[in-house]
Amino acid sequence: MTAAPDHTPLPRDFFERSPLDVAPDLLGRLVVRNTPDGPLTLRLTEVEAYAGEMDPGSHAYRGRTPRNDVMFGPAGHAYVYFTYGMWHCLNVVCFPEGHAGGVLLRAGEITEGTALARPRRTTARHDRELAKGPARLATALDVDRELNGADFCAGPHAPLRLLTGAPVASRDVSTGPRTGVAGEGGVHPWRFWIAGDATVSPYRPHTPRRRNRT
DNA sequence: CAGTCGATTCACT
DNA sequence: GTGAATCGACTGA
Repeated sequence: MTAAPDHTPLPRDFFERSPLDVAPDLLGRLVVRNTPDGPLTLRLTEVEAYAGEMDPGSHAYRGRTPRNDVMFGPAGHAYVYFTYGMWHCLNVVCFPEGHAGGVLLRAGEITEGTALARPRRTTARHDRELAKGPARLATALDVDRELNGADFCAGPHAPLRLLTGAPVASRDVSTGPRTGVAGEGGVHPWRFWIAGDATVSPYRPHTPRRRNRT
């Protein structure tokens, strides 16, 4: 018997900590995405911490720019970026205002609204693949840059929310190197996932892009 | 202002 | 396992 997940919103100060502390604490929490067609709910199973200006793997490593601006703002907001010319990825901003940092939401189990997610994720051959990977997660939840800066801690009708859910005991959390992160930024075991969960994405080391041949 | 490449995914061999 | 897709942010000249 498991208790029903707690739908209380996570308070702002939950996110005003180091992403290294927030990230494992996010596993088992619920992301709610309110769309015009209805809500989707996702139980987080895999995340990665990005520690801002001191972290070579972070977009904030080289200082504040128009793209990473919201990471320097108040905690609990969404940092959405566009990459590889076609995908979006969704993060939660951490640290008090003025200090950049965030947690990349890499994967989860869609527990409500699968009928809304499936047509957006036609390559998924099973529901467990709907949000198995950060760009897949953003696609399934219909997240794009319009939601950059959205407040996860706003009211019940906000487009994005983060609820208490059912946090995972530390013995059920696995850690390892971050996926696809280049150079020194790749060495830290700052990826966290629920051990054995079928919706966690496979690990892939960073692969430098092949240059055009001369 | 041109060159480079990305916190990825998918099709194909 | 390998390579293409696809565009915009960032870098350095």
